[in-house]
Amino acid sequence: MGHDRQDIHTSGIPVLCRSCEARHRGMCGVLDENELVTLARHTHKAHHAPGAELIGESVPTAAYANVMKGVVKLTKGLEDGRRQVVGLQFAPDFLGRLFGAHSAVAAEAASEVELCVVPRPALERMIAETPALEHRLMQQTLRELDEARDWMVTLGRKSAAEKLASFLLLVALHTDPEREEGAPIRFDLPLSRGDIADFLGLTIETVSRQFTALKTSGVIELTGLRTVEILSLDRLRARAG
Amino acid sequence: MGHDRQDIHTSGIPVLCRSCEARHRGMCGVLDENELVTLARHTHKAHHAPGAELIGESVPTAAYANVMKGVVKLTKGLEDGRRQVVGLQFAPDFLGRLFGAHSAVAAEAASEVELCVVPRPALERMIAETPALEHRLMQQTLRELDEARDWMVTLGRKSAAEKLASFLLLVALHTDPEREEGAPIRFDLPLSRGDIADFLGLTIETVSRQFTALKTSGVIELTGLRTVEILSLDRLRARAG
DNA sequence: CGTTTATTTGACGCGGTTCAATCAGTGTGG
DNA sequence: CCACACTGATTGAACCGCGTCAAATAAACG
Repeated sequence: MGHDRQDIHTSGIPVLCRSCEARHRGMCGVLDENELVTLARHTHKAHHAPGAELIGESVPTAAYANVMKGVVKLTKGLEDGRRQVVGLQFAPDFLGRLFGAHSAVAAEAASEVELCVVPRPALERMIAETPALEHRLMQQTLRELDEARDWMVTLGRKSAAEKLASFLLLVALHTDPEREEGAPIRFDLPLSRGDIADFLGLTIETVSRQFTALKTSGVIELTGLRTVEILSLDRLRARAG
Repeated sequence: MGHDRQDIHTSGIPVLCRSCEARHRGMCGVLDENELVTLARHTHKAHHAPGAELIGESVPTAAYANVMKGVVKLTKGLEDGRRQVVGLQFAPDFLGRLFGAHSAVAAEAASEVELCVVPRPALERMIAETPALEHRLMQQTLRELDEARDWMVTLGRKSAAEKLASFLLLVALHTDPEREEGAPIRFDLPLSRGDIADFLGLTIETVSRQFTALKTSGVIELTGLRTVEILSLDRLRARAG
């Protein structure tokens, strides 16, 4: 794990935080310089390869984290091996079940991931002392709840074709939030076919068939198994239900 | 709407709050006597019949509420009429999208419902002044997020039989949280077959068939269309996946 | 290269939807 | 009090979307 911390004695924004998205759009955005320095004394950067398990299902929460880079998938499993991906965390999303003894979900690196890890006591102390921080985390939690409920509609009421279209739109939005008008939309899928199936409540085979269906009808292009280009955003939206 | 408010000038717990579950297990549990009196000055009790729309989908949030009695269903709809129930709120759950301009879901009374309604500015003012209140609401929000993710597993990965068993367990737990060992479990369903179908991502017909399957195999008894008795909790659990 | 793993494609069957008819419960008016 | 309509639930039969099983292909890796 990255012990590349610098000495932080004087004021100024901590080195680790300089290029971190969480400082702008994430929870650290509500912290002033002093608070940032205080918190950064306890944090460290951690890098994980795809597939690495970050948090186990129903394991005591020892630390929280912010996603700095990459995508983390949150999953829940049934005893017999069936799995459901219940959320995707992009930078600068928060990781960990606040105030809970145990995590209700497992967290796994979907791509190469960089985390800013905060030990549980350090963050909870700062939350208790900084109402603005709890407020910010509340807003992020509410947004996650909205997203979860959106996805429940997809899982419960959409066809396989609509599910895949919805997924591609979701990833496209998170990957390239601000793109110039008319520019082609290209991105790498952060998930394997199997993970996508577990996210959509489908099988690998059905996901694959829907990919070829979208390809055949000229809505998307696949250059490499993981690289997608959206040829017609409108037609993709029309297929998302 | 119930204007049965008493004059509250001296200390003491407001009349409206005396028998309210929210004061014990809900958000009002963190308020002291003075705060309770202050908040109660702005609240009123509201009664709604089954089917009444409490909050429209993507309608500006004018007020929040606590469920005092009954069950409220949260739904999201697709343009073509498909609907998904994305949550059930029991007493003393909170109602309304905090800090959001619009509600992302519609809220509808599933049974006879009593609400304690708080105008938006009044509650947001008190939240800003009372960190403990925001903390409590945060915990309730986190629990709702856990429940939403649990249900995503049900929607995405379970069979129709498992879905209905999961639903019956969910309602049984919320209806009769503390029952004596070995007592028969009886309760009224707060939802019609159609609503259950929208909650489970199924059709009415499939829900009906699964009911008769559970009845035929002696796991449950149906006395009246809405009254359920669970004959074997263990066998029901085994069927919930 | 050969081996392994991920993805695609094909053939077939089943679970759940669809369409349609029947049944039960609830009013309503004669 | 009974016929009638109306709404919600159940039951039946046919269909089809997606899962299952199996094989082929393609990419990744030593």
